[in-house]
Amino acid sequence: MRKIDPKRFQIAKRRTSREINRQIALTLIRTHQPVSRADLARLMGTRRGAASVLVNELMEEALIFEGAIGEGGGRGRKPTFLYIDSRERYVIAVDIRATRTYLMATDLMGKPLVGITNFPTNRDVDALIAELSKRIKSIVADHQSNATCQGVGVVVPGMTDHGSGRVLHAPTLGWRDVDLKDALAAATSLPVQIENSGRACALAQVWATRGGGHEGNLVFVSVSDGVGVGVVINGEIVRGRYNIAGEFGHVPISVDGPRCSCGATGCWEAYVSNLATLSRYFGRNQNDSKPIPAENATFTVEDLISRARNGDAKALAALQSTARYLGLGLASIVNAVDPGRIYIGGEIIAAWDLIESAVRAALAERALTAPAGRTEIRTVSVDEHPRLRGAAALLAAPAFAAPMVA
Amino acid sequence: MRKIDPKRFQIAKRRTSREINRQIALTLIRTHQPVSRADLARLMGTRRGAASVLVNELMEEALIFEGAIGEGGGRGRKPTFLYIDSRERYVIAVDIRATRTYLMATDLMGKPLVGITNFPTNRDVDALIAELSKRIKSIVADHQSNATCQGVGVVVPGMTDHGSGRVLHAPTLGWRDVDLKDALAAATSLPVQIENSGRACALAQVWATRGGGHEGNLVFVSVSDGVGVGVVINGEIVRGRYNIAGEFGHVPISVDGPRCSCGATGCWEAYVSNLATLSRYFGRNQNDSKPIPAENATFTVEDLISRARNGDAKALAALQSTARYLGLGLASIVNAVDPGRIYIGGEIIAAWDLIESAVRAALAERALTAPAGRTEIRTVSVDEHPRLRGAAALLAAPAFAAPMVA
DNA sequence: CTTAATTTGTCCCAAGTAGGGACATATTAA
DNA sequence: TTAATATGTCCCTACTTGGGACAAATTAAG
Repeated sequence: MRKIDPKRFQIAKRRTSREINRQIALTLIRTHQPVSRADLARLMGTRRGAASVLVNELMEEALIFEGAIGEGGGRGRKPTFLYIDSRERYVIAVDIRATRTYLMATDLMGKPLVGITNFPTNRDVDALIAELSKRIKSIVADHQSNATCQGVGVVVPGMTDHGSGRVLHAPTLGWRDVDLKDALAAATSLPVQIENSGRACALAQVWATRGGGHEGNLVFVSVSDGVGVGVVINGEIVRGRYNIAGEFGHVPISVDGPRCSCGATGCWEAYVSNLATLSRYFGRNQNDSKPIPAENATFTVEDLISRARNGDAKALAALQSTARYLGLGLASIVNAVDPGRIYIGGEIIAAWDLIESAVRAALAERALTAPAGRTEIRTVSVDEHPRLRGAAALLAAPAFAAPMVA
Repeated sequence: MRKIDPKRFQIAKRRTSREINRQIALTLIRTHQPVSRADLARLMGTRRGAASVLVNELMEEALIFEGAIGEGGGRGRKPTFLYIDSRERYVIAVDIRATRTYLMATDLMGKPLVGITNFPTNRDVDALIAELSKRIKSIVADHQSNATCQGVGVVVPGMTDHGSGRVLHAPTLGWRDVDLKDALAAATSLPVQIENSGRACALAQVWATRGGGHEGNLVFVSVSDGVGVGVVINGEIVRGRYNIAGEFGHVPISVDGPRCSCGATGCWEAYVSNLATLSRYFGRNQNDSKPIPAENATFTVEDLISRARNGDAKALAALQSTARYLGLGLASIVNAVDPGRIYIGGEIIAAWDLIESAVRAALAERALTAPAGRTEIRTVSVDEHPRLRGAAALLAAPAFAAPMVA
């Protein structure tokens, strides 16, 4: 039961029905390929004739193509299989991080076309855009003969306004109100979409062919230098009025807890970020604002995990402590949003076997009901590159999205 | 950009376009009435002919009716105004609370037909249903000649499964897994809808003719014996996988804080519920589980507020303390969901002038950005009966809802 | 008082959509 | 070789919006 907004509605035009069914057909081909026209008609609950018309339209636009004749189990004419045409269109995914920027090109199915490359992030925006557009143009030039670039999806570790394409605040980059979208679009002559990394990771999961969560509801939690969270409800990313929706990293565990980078105290992030875990290992008071001693400055969570695996009790204790707080925070997410599935990513996931039971115990402890306490948790390892896949989805996904209607 | 769920989609049928435009027209008549066919065509951006067809269909179904000829400012033929027909259909709203149950009948616009009546809540479900259906049948009998009852909306202080119509857990009523919907439907022979009170209050606000929040995003916070929260995103109530979405009352302020009725510690509810405010006034340790002394058992928050107004510094301090925690919890809601508007209801709202600045200060303190810290807050007083209006909306709203499509 | 301008609401036909069935084609089992 | 069955195409019907013509109603201007 959705309310029709009397100020922002879309009436049904002559083409609307077709657009709806066309997008459904495209989505079904994407998720079920290889699939025949007759299969499609069965899946859609319509006649083969109607499905054929949609298929022909999609083929004319080169969004799908006819592949080989399939083997149809029993007797009867064999089906001609349909596939998403991932040859003519591709998108470029960019993941800007504090120290390095990563770059990739994928087809509309999210399959990489060229491997991931990376270069040091220049915090000077103009310089970064220059470097980025140079590399983007090079990719475009290489593919000019075969396919056309649909645009560039950029993921940033910070608050973004997806609509205007501005980076509102990215602490680790030192950016504040930076117009990234228009500048990059001008430099590359390509459509550009900007998004916060947590949300992009969540988007990558909704648009993944398999799974995606319970009826389009899921949350992605990324534990790294900070804690980024992306929330998807009814198949749509939740951005909020002031673009801060999903910032569970700054919902408190204890308001009197350790100071957080955001200025407040006791935020979830201050308990579970990589820095918090490392601080715990070095036995520092969490309220201590002094920098970590130089000799430990290059010590990472990965190092800590390997020490824990090698029997360092203090390292294991630090991880366990983080695990407990991680679970407590997940309980807040479950009680607030109750997604049917939570994805967790970040360096600490490499130690998931060590921390899972503590995380689940803490989640069960504070979740309001027992079933909610058993909410499905899926880990996403670092080498699945969820941020880059999300960046690609920023441009690939709209081709399959439901039309705005009513 | 919404994902099409490849398992649960709705293809566009021949009637789909009409259904979409019909519901838009109905919504526009509801929000803009009185309105002429020509006005409607202008609002919808379509031809007068198309609007006329929709209007005729709606009139045949007696959902709208033609009223008096209007005064059309300039020259030209005068318009015939259209109105939602609130004479032929009505709904019954029921608010079951711990001690008393409230009953009301409204038309489809939410205007009360018969005044609010109430009776003591019998915690024995069968007895309550018997009493309730007796009173419902009496209302139906009184209106048999004029109009037909569309159904009964019931609001319960506890967790509900709106789909199955079961009350999962209502602590104050001592109910657990009670099949209220089917039992009441059988007893009254009317369609019945069940919902949690926080969500129903939120629904009442989305469906209010004026306002409703920023693009269908809002949160309703009800502070009473417990803290109920209803979340609306994209014009739709968020219920979650296990029906606990929106339980911000059990998101912690400090995990080591006072014990909450849910069994956990430091929940927001344990800081801001009426009981918490009263405990503070009586100078009790918040972890104290002993009942409040008998001589104070009938002392309410209203009494506390009047003492505060009469210069009782301790009462004022208790309110101020609650106000601060209220603001801190609102900050969690803003950081998590970022609705453009928050509605607050409950007995403590009678003291809003005393607590507003403390609430806003705490909200601004922890909200992630300054604009988010200034998120619009609207109070809903007890005598607006948001729960009953929400109960009515449970049945009235679907008549205006957007059709499920794509 | 008459006329022109303007607004409203209706009607009709064109364009475009899904619904339904007939049909040729292709393939296998009997 | 034949019957059965599955696929994909085609055509007509039903129903929708798009667009314009038109009568009725009303006011402003002359």
